[in-house]
Amino acid sequence: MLTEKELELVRQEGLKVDNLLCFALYAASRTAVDAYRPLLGKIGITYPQYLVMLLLWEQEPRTIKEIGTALYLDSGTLSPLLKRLEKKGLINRQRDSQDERLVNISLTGEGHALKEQVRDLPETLFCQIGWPLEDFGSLVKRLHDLTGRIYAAQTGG
Amino acid sequence: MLTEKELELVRQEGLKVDNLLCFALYAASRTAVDAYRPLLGKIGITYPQYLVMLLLWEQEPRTIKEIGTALYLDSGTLSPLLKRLEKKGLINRQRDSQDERLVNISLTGEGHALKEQVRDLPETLFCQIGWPLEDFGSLVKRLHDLTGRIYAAQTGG
DNA sequence: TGATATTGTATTGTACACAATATATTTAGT
DNA sequence: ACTAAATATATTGTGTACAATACAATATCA
Repeated sequence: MLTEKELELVRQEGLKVDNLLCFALYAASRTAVDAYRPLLGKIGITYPQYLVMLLLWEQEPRTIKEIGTALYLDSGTLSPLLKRLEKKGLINRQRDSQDERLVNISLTGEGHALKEQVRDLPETLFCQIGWPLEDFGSLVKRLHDLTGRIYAAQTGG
Repeated sequence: MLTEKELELVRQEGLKVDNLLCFALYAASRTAVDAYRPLLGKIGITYPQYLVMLLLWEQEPRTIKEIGTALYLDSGTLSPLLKRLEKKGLINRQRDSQDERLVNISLTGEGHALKEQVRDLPETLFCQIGWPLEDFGSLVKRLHDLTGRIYAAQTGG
C-alpha cells in the first residue's frame, strides 16, 4: 500500500503532534465548537444539543437509536442529553407503543419555534470565518470520506 | 465577501447536519480517536494523554501553560489529566523555583520508555485506514489553516 | 411454543472539556 | 517599596463521551 520510502516518512514524522491528522481534526473540531458556543449560549443550548435539534427540524419523530446513528453517538451520551432537552421544554420523550424498547423523540411547540432563532446562524459563522465557499464543500466531502474510511477499517468492513 | 447567490445557498443548506463543516469535523475527530482507543488502551493511556506524552517526548520539561497552548486545552482540563499521568508514574510535576506560579512537567524513566511501545502506532493506523499519503499532508494543512482562521476570527484578529 | 440470540435503552463509572471563580505570584508603574 | 494589573494554577460545577453492564422486548429457529 505504501512504498518503503513513504513508510519511513510516516515513522519519522508520525510522532510529532503537528503532523498528526487526528490532532488536526481534534483541534479543529474543538475550535469550531468554540465558535458556536457564544451564539448557541444565547438560546441556551450546547453544540451536541444543537445537532440533535437540527435532525429533528429536518424530520420527526426519531428514535434515540436513529439519532445516535446519524450523529455517531451512543445511548450513554444521548440519554442524559435528551433528558436535558426535555427539561428545557424543547422535546418530548415517548415510548413507542408498537415496540416498547423504542423511545420516540419529537419537538414541542417551543422546540419548533427555536428554529427561527438559529436561521441565520450558519451564515453568521460562515462570514465570520471567511472561508472560501468552494473549499468549504470539498473539505466537508473529504472529512465525510475520511470518517467513513476509518469507521469501515474499524468494523473490518 | 459572498455573493447574494452564495449566501442564499448557505441559508438553504446550512441547517442540514450533513452540510455542516463543524459536524464533519466533530464526527471525524471522534471517529479518529476511536481508532486510537484500542491501541492506546493496551498501554493504559487515553488520546489526550497520548498528545501530552508526544509533546514531552519532543521536548521537556514544559509548563502546564505551554502544554495547554500547544494542544488548545486549558488548566481545567490539564490539571486533572496530568495528575492521572503522574499517578501512572509516567511524569513528574514540580513547581518552578524561579517562578512559583509555574508547574514543570517532566518525564519519568517509565515515561521515556513508553515511547518505544508506541513507535509504530502511527504507521499501524495509517495502513489501517489506507488514506493516500498526498491527501494526508494536504488535509492536515487545510485543517491547521482552518483552525487558525476560526481562532483568529474569535479573538478579533 | 420455548429457548436463544439480538436489539434498544438505561445506568454506572471514568475521563475529558470548558466556564466561572478563587488564590497566589510576579510584573509594572509610581 | 507599594499598589494595581497581569499571569498561572487550582477548584467547582455542568455537560458531554464512551466502556461496561443490566434489563426488557422482539425476533428467530428448532
